[in-house]
Amino acid sequence: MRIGELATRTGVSVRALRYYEEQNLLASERSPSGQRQYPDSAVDRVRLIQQLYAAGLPSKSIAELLPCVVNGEATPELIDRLSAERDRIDSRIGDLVGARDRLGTVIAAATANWRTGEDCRRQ
Amino acid sequence: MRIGELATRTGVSVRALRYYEEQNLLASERSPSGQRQYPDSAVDRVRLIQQLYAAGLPSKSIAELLPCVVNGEATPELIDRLSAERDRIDSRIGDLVGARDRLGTVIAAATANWRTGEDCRRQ
DNA sequence: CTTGCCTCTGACGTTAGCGTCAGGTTTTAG
DNA sequence: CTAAAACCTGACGCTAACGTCAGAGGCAAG
Repeated sequence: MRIGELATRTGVSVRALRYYEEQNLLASERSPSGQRQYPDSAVDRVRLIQQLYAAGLPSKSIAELLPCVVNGEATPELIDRLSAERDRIDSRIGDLVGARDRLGTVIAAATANWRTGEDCRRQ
Repeated sequence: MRIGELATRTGVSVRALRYYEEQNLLASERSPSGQRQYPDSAVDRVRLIQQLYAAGLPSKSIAELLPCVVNGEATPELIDRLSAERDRIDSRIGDLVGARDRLGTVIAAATANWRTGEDCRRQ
């Protein structure tokens, strides 16, 4: 398929797909005229890239880890990198849970105050 | 205290603290000569700001929500905003958990292959 | 008084992940 | 065959949260 179809099928912009290629995250064949050609598997690949981006990994890390994630091509060093990233994600999750709980208690308190008609600034 | 002490006590750079003031996240008194003066409570305030930044909130949202979080100053609209942010954090957590689990399975598989001496690229 | 560290206000630099033209070719629909 | 739609390669723009000078004043110690 060509780049436009891949874009609509993944929900990612054409510009982003070209950017992924620039970052060596996504390869493409070229037609004789120079247009990019992707196999169907590219859809999953793009979704995986998106997932790793969503996890906060920068392009460079994704580029290093993708061969391992996709092909199972793993050296001990790569496994260490993967573990390190997973741990970072874990600690990020911890941060987020903390923030969420904080907001949660604030919301509960504010809602209670509001419902009982108390002065919102008292506390 | 002055800005340098606040910086060392919070682990945040002086530049960042001035930036927070610029974004209306952190107020300061001024000495006659123009130097910033902070109360002890500023330490907690800065930590709270950091926590919200860590949760992925941009300055503008933090500025809107801080009065509510700190003073309990809540209108129904603010409570809605808080809930919306909490929900966004929740969905971010979901993304992160998904990515972490994905890495987890990859790590497990790669480690197994590596221990059994299998060709890492076979799969 | 002066040395040295802290602080001040601009203001430009940086990084990432794209958005958005510009100007030109290619493919497709009628 | 032609016009519209899709694609190409640069290349500049943008936002956020600061980093990093530059140039100048402020403050405690000897």
